[in-house]
Amino acid sequence: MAADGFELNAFLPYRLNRAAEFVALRFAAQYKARYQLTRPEWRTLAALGSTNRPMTATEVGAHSAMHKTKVSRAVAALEARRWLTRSEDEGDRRLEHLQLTKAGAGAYGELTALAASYQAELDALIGPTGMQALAVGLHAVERAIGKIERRAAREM
Amino acid sequence: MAADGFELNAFLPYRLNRAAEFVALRFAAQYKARYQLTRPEWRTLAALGSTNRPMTATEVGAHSAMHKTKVSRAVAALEARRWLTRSEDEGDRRLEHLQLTKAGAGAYGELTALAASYQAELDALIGPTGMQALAVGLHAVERAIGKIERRAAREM
DNA sequence: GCATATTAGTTGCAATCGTAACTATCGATT
DNA sequence: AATCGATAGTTACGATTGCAACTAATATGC
Repeated sequence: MAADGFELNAFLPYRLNRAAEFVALRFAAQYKARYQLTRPEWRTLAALGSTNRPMTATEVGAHSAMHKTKVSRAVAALEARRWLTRSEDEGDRRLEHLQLTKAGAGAYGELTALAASYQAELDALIGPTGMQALAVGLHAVERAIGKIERRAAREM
Repeated sequence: MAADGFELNAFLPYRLNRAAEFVALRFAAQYKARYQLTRPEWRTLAALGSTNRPMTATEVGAHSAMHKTKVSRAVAALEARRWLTRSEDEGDRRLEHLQLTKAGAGAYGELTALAASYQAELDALIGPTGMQALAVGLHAVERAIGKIERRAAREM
């Protein structure tokens, strides 16, 4: 512990990042090997697959906390693979509604099977008590993020 | 929710990553603006500053979950800034013991002040109950990661 | 004690990323 | 309706990244 009493191991960004990185990398290795999907591509596919309605690129970005250029390139790649289609908004032609094709939805289904079994492994390792605490804690973080975002929006 | 019942919002890698990314990016904006530090550099500085003893590059990588090339380049940058020094191990000349200089330790001290105030902001937003749950949950994740690593080590 | 495998750390290179600038469109102001 | 500011999304380009190959040193097997 440093002289001033700061504890890095209790510092939220550092700790969260370490856990997230480790857990995400192990999963990424799986879909990368089987589907040659990059992380932004998986995250975009996941965002679109998880809701049944079409989303815009901006919504995908907000849902997955990805930068808009990342989303833009991931969308282009998924489109080239014919896993999603774009359709212009009638009222506002800046907007593109993104929607998974049948093939895209199929891929999402296969990937969620992988995801579910990975989640089961983690569940078993983390244990029900830890998992419950984590869920509560992450929920609190998500609420906090919401507050920060609303505050930022207000201050503009 | 998808037809097969998979809930992306409950999927740990996705959820953890979103929270970590958001929280880390806001902090990164601060040290980037004031010190022109990159994220790997801050993480390396933090790992070295948080323990008082010297560490090797590999230990830094393990501590912060960073790829070894990231660590290598961060170390070179911090050395150029004269924030750390390397010294060869006597017994094993492959190893380099990294240690913060006075200037490096001073910078770490200033950065932990920033970190502490950011942590206080997060604490206030997340609340004591949420924070407590998160701590327990993250601890469980860290134990799980430890298990996975030991299992992987055994299987080699 | 020599050959082979491992490990620590670095680097070349291709791929990925983020910033900033751009196009296109929309909304608001006058 | 002309202008100005804001927003959705794309792209050029310099910076960052990670993989794979490398160097140098140590450990292991025979």
